[in-house]
Amino acid sequence: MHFTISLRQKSQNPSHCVFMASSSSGSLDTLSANNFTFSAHPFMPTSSSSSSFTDLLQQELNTNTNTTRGLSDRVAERTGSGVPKFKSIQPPSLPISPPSLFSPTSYFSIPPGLSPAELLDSPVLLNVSNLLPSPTTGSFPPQAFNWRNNTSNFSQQQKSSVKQEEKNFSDFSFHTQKGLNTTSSTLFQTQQQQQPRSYQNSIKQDSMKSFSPEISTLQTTNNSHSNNGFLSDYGNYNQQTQTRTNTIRESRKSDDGYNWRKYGQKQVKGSENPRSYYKCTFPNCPTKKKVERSLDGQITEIVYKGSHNHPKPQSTRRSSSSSVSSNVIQGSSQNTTTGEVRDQSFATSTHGSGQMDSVATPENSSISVGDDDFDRASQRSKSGGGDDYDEDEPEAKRWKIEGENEGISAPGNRTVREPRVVVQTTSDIDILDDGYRWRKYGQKVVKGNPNPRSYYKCTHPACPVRKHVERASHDLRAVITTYEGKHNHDVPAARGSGSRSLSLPNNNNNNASLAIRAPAMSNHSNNPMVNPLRNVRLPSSDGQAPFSLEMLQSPGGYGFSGLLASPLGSYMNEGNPTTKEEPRDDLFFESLLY
DNA sequence: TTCGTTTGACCCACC
DNA sequence: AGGTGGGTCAAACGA
Repeated sequence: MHFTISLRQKSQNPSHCVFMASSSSGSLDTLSANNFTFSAHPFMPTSSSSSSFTDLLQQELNTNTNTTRGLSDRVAERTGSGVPKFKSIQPPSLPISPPSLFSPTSYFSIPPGLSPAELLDSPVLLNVSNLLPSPTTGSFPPQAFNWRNNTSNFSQQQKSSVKQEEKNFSDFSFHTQKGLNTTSSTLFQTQQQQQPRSYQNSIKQDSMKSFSPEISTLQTTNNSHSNNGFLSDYGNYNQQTQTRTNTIRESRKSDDGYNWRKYGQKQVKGSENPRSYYKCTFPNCPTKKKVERSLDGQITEIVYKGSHNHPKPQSTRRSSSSSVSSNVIQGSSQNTTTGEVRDQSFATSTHGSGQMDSVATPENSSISVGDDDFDRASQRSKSGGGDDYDEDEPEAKRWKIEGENEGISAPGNRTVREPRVVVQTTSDIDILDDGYRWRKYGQKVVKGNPNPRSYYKCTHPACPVRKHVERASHDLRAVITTYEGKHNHDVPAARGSGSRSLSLPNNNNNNASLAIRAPAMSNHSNNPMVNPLRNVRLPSSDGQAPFSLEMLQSPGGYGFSGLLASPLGSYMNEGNPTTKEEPRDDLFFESLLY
């Protein structure tokens, strides 16, 4: 089975976001206008509105021949309200249409009759549930809620003081997050369509069990220049938002609802980004987290450790955050994170971590549950269930291993924090962590790539699986992970609830798989859009199919199409035999489906 | 005065 | 045993 999906921006006009999909055995014809719905994901409760954005578009097309009225106006008329109604739309079903319906060249774009502005005015753009607070700041990016805002607003916002921004977080002013929303929703749907079963199941399952995960890694990495394949013209927007985001001061309260105290900061080797260390301020709470930020302040990675042994502190902010996250399925990371992530559209959120707002908290890096659930889960995990840590293992060691395993971010990665709006998908988080535990055993520079390659072994007894990680020589923002060998054991339980959904990696089989983590967008990027899949690390089921999601964003690549079509040569010709194998898209796609 | 951040020093695991 | 590097401590500082 061959399946490719690509998202690319045809122009700077958000409405021209192109969604391409093809499949030898199936296609997603649902990716039509639905991709522009900014609709809530399926896990989100829907509001009163039963009409889809697609419907609205259609109506718009039917009636918009001569009128210049905005869509929002008409919607307002229909809804009887003069103000935008932020409704969530039930995502479309996931029909699989015949391949013929989907040609690689087909794409959806907003008809001439509709202006982007109208779309942006659409009351159905954003569901508040998608808005997640920053994992580290705990605040909601103001711009994330403003539909109408344009870049000028960003400029103004950039000038606003930090305090003002902090004040704003609770106001829920609806600022525009153009590309972001568009992209995230699109991506979310895409992924959702591709992996409806496993994804939802995983979420469901995970939500039923302890969220003890102790550690979750969030990388809000936005591939800036790789955008090509994705959306390229959101550069301005991103830069603006990034800049603005930088001004947002990290607050003690993270979006995960807990209070954190910074107790250290360090410059780690191999990364230009400083790493900050935080402890939960609750007495005797062992939870910690590491936050890595790019030089410009963007969060590039968040790693949680330990479980909270207490409920979330009460606060008005929290309630906001909770309401948002409780029904959100994040997928990315910030996202993580996020952003982090923010862009991470596919995410199952955690209570907002990621920026990534959708940042994954330790309890549920890949799942979003209500606070109560979350807290209960946390308690459960504390009580022992679900914690897959080896309690005997020195804390420092555990931390290190996990961090290394999950958190590799290329220098210059930029995590777009504002994207909190974007639902962070589990995929990002899950995928970041392949579910196994690794121990670093070496590092060296290999021929063809000036960047050091970190070597890891699976910590499971007698398991021969190894993997190594390195930054792509041609793009430091991209991280290549190569798996070798087959795991002779199952994925450790409860290691980050997310790993089950998408990271089917290695279980059973990889002889070699390759994943590239495309980091955050760079400052120079014109393509700030984040690909929710970018961080996906999906070792093939049989290990013979290395593939890189990075290709989705790599220049010259067109999303999945580019990815799958690409021989990955640039990554494979680095003298590493394992990475020279041809990618197996079928496996890739299967991984998405399951 | 309290609380949080900064930052250099120290600890410790690993090679 | 020494070097390296990540993690933590804690005094100083600031809001």
